Amino acid sequence: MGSHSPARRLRDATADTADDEIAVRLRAAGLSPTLRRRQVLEALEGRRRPVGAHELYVELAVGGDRIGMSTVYRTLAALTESGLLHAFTHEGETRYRPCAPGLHYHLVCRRCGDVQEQPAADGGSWLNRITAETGFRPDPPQAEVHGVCEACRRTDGRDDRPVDTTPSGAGEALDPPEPD
Amino acid sequence: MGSHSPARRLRDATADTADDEIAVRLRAAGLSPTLRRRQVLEALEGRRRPVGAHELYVELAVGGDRIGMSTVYRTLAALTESGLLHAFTHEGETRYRPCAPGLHYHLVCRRCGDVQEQPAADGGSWLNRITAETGFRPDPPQAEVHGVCEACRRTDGRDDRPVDTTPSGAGEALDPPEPD
DNA sequence: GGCCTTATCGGTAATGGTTGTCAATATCGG
DNA sequence: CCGATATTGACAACCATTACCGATAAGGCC
Repeated sequence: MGSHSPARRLRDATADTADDEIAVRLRAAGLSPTLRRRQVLEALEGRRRPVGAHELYVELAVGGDRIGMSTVYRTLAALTESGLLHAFTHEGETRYRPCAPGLHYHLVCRRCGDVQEQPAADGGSWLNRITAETGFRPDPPQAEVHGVCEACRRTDGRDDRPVDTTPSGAGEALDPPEPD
Repeated sequence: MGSHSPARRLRDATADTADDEIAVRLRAAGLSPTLRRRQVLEALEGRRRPVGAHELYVELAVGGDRIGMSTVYRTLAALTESGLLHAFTHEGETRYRPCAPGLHYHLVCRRCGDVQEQPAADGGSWLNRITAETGFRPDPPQAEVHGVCEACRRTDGRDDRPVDTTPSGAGEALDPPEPD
């Protein structure tokens, strides 16, 4: 059976329980660093575009790995549950992205489905206020802002949805810093 | 508020194209105030728990309206597209809630699926900064924060997911209101 | 090393939410 | 009243996701 797939390195690593960075992250998240989890996590690492389960499945299959669809879903769910991935829904399917640790927000484009990670410039005071006032406990990396990314705005040249920036009583909101 | 059956009132209203509040809102959103749209919007009005399409369908059917499943989905999509409803995914199905105008955030509990609308205490400066820095254009009422609501925290007594509030380089997270 | 217990994995068959199709119906302008 | 257009409803796919279950691998123990 000897073709050398991208999984080869990981297989060898498994043999001697090497603690490469992927394995360390898995252990830190409370997951045993199995071959499949390593492969899935590594496949998503350093990737810009979020991927759906089926797309990932095909990609791994083309790469020579005989991984099952169930395993892909199970693994993605486990990694998401452990905070290593960020999952969101776009166009009817769940898409996954590696999720950096620490406080940040996710800007999800409803057009192209792309996600930007935005550092919390205010140090999280906004989330802090929510916790204090409502008792709601946010998953900080899970805060999502839906909208349209700059690339899609340029492509289309317009928004198909009006943006209401008039708080009922909170005064002015988004004054456009650079009106076009 | 109503002393007649909702559907009945709407049927009569349709007959003489009355401009009740529901109809006004629909027109303002660019939708013709058809019977089905009125019924769906009114069924969601003043409701605390978000509902899925099927649940709404059954509810309307029990109320005596012979509405089709397709129409329910189409109408919910149209109302959401127009900003009158807020849609999000919980436990595999899309749920809908009336969405107040103006700037606010949605606190979505991943346990029970309930949503709280949180006014933007900072007047939207946070969203404003995002627009300025990234070119991303948020749909203000669509900002979602995922987490666990207070009721669920009390019920379970614990969180099943650790909350990482340590920004990679931003020092402490949930304490200092650190404006730039 | 073998043995047992547990966790993980793969293939396949449902499950079920959602969308497409298309004819019937209502609405609107003339 | 008539034709054009928009909306609706019943039904049939569609397809992402999950359930099931036997097979396989991993880890602890003697």
